[in-house]
Amino acid sequence: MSENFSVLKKCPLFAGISGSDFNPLITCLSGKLRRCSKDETIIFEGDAPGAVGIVLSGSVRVTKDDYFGNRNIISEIGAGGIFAEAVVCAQAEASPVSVTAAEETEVMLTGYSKIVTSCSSACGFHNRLVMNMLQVLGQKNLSLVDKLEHLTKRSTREKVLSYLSEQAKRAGSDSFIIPFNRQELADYLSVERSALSAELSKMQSDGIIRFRKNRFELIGK
Amino acid sequence: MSENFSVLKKCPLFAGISGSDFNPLITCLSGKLRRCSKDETIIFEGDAPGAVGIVLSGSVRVTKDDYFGNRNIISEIGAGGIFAEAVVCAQAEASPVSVTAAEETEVMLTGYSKIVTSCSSACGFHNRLVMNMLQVLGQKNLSLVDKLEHLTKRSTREKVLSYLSEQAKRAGSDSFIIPFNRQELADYLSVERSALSAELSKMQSDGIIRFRKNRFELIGK
DNA sequence: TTATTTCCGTTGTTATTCCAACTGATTTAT
DNA sequence: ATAAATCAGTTGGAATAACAACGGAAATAA
Repeated sequence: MSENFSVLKKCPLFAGISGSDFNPLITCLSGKLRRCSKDETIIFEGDAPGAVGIVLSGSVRVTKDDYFGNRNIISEIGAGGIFAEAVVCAQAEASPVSVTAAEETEVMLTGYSKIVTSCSSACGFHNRLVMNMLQVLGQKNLSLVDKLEHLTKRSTREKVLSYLSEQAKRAGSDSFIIPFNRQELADYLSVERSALSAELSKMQSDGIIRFRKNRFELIGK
Repeated sequence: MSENFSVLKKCPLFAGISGSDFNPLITCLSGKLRRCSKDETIIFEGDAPGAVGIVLSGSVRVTKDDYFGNRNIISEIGAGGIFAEAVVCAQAEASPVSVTAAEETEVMLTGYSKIVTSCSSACGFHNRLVMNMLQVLGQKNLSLVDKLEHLTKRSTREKVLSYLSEQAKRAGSDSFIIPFNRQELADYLSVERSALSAELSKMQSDGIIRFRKNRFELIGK
């Protein structure tokens, strides 16, 4: 467990909580650990909201499938990220999305009240936790707006450019690695895989991007 | 001002705060009132985050325009709803969206710290406010996921059906009124207005919906 | 290594959307 | 009441995406 502490310290949910205060907090939260193999589902669409999840290692995907097996990837959450917090905070009756491990992954599941309610013990950091939770929720909101922006674009090329631009911005560099293979990127941008491949090729021959596998480069001007 | 109180009492942000506790709370928040005429912009994309907005009367639109004037409507917020809370909570540097009055509208603008920080006075309801804020943020998250679902649909018909189904669910009835005219619905679903009109007509002649102006009816089998 | 599976790019056909332009209807302003 | 402006539906042609199917490359398993 101790090797997970370094991840938790980088988790935005625990930002601003200093080293010596850390152990009692984690003890107080007392989450359950779960180890998942690739493609294992952690939360099924329709499940009653339970705990808030924290990714300790690996990564998870938030997805939604339509009635005919078309998978749509809503977001990708890496180590240190949290999931299911929105459903829990909203006090929804059922989760509108599924969460599955994108690779070998370890998660911690913690009850909402443990995070949000001041406990009777000496652990006095819940207020900070709540503030952090507000920030995380706000940021997720903005991320969803980012994704919305990609999807509102009419053509595949525009969608791809919108996505790649955002990734470049995040990476702080024109060259970056994306966390998706082609099929997954297609599922994320809601386009056909073959059309995506074709468009990527065209964009490369047009000289506006370069790529090899999952490494992409935007060619400025 | 007193006629606004009834709206504020229905505002989810103030849920669970009883009548007698209400006045001191509102006094404590001491928001600025602003009256906006139709199409007046309250927040410009790129603005530094300031206050959290509460719609007292009328309604506002959250929008984002791309570089060539294509407007996209992200959401519609009626009386009692709040806006700009995500940007503020996320502590973002700039708002990624604009907010404009959809009609003659009155809003209250309140500093984030006023809502979230316990004040020195006897006003002890901030904790409840924060919990409510978590819930509102969570629900907005789920709303964005709903909208994402519409946009991931490939055809105009599917997008329309996805949207109308959600509206019917919200209304709790197969017959309901939507808050958009045709152009606005097109901007919301990210399709062509003319294509939208054509598809609506087809869907009606196919016998799966009926509509007149902004009133729609889903015809279940 | 060999076999198997997964992944990715390509192509041609079909289906849909986008776009522009026009008309009639409704609403708003004078 | 009349004029002007906005809104909604329709149509035809141009552009684009979806779909299906294939082949080769790369990764994985045996």
